[in-house]
Amino acid sequence: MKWHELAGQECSIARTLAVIGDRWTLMILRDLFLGASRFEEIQRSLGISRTIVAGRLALLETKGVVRRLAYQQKPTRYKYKLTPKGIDLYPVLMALVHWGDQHYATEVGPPVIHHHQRCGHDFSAVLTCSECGEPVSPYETTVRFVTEAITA
Amino acid sequence: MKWHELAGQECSIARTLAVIGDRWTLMILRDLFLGASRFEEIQRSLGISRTIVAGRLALLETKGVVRRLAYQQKPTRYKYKLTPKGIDLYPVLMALVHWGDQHYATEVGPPVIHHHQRCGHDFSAVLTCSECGEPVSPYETTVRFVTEAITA
DNA sequence: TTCAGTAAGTTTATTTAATAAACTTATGAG
DNA sequence: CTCATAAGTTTATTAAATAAACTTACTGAA
Repeated sequence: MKWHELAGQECSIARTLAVIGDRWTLMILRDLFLGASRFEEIQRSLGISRTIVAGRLALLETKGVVRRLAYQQKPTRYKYKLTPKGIDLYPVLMALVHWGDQHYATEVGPPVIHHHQRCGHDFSAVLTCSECGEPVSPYETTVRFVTEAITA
Repeated sequence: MKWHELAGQECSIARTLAVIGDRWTLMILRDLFLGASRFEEIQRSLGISRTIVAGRLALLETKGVVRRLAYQQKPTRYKYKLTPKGIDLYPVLMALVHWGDQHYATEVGPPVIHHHQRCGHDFSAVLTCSECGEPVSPYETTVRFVTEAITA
């Protein structure tokens, strides 16, 4: 199987990774969530090849994760903004942050503090059940495969 | 910046991606969460090069995400099992599942149903605040950078 | 007692992707 | 005019991914 074939798999993880599952896309998305929007800003922040930045942003645009908007004319220049679909990736990013905080924080603590304005506290991401609201652990869940109709 | 340099960044997303942020590692982890444990099982399931499977499992082992265990002697054969650190990646996987379900489910619904045995319902992953327990959206959070001591 | 099969890899040669560095286009400032 | 900026693209090189064959160590059947 090749990477782009993941999109055709009957698995939501595979379908998601077909869009964001490569080495740099999630780092680009991190920058976008932190407020970056211009090509140069992202490229300088990551210190990666311009080719990669251009390629990944183009893919994210075709997948509807980011939108390319002209922010000036003469010459026309573009910035990138997360779409609602892109903003839906927030839990993915926060789950990654939390795992990094859990396992790679130093004595000084995690490198970035997340503040929940609504409740007024610094927080970390907790995965909970949409039905009962309680935290979920993999030990108390099961999976069931939905066999889709075979389109012969 | 090259991929392996992400580990040295002062960012939990970067540090996490230095371990799991490449094209196939998360698919391998998916299989491990679904109960796969043997090399052949993973390789056949994904249909990718054996070289990649071997390389990724070796990296995950050195990072403490999986443990390699002999399950028989004569000849000695090994299986792979998630460590507690690996199981901590469950929220990451579930966040990926949820995004895929949100944006790529068909009329038949999502391809895999997750069941919460504790409450007895099928569920989806919800990101909540560790402090107030409420769902968190990126619109109601702020970030603060912790500047670490410069080790000259 | 050689042959087929299984499992977990490794090796090799080829194809594909990532990289750095230079180039392009359009413009305003000095 | 020349420099600087921004958003890319092009080109040549380096690194990674791939498929296919090979290796090791055994079991069970012909």
